[in-house]
Amino acid sequence: MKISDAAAASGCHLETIRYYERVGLMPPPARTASGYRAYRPAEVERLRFISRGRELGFSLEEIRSLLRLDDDSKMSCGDVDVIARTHLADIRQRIDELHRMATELERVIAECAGGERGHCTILNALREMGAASECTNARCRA
Amino acid sequence: MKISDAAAASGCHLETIRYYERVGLMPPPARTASGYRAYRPAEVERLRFISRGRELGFSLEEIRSLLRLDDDSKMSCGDVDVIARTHLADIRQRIDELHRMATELERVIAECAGGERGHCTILNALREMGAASECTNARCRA
DNA sequence: CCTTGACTCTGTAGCTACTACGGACTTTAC
DNA sequence: GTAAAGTCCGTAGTAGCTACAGAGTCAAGG
Repeated sequence: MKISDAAAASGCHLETIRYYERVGLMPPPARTASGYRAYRPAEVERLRFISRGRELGFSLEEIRSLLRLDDDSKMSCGDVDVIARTHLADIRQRIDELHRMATELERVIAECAGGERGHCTILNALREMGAASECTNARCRA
Repeated sequence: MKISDAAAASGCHLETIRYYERVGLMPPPARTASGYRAYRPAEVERLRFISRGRELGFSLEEIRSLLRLDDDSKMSCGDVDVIARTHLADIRQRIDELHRMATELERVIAECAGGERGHCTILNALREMGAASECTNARCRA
């Protein structure tokens, strides 16, 4: 199977596959007489594994660990579980952060809609939001 | 005010301030006789503006636009509103995506907890999840 | 006055996960 | 036979910083 077929079958972009090879996530594949990469089913499976991991938001390093655990015959399910739960916690944190942003944005946008013309409340929010303390140090005046 | 004071007052990392200058988000500041950057209050305000924009998840390009609109005396509140609403929509989309990831992860993690020993359902999920169609093309067998 | 330590300067390289190019070669289709 | 499509490799670009190295500057203590 050539690289473009492997790309189609795995859901990975063609250039991404070469990238995964370069960073050691994929082993160097067999080559045809003319030097074209030739992928076997197991390698396409591995690409799909990576692709699904990415869909779940795992980093390449996490996927690297998961692949190692997958290759390992004496299955250490506990380690996999730790990676997955840590990652889930990370995702939840990112969701919380985005929620905070969205809430704050909704607030300033809503205010703007009802605001008087002449001063934009969105820009005001950016100008004044959670204003940190001024530097009162004498040097600051220099 | 020297750069470290400006950093403390604005919430931007010292090296980040230099970076903003390099990419043209901050104008080149005045310099002392010895070449140290000297920030005036208005510039620290601008840094805070950027910092708050980042807290709300705006990209540097979006912030660049907002700064332009802020500098503009004939306030175009409508443009600001468009940027903010577009950004909010983008954040909501990212939240949805992360939610999908979290839900799927929760599912496979929960299955794993109740699964039989000897085969990890998390790894199985990555191996088989939403399996794409095989390449049935004859060339794939080569 | 001199030293010591903290600060700042510039320029460059690193990070994640790709994506896109250029120029050469090979394969495929007509 | 020729043209189009595919593949090769190496390099550079993307966002938004962060982290160095090596040199110069400043303030305080002895």
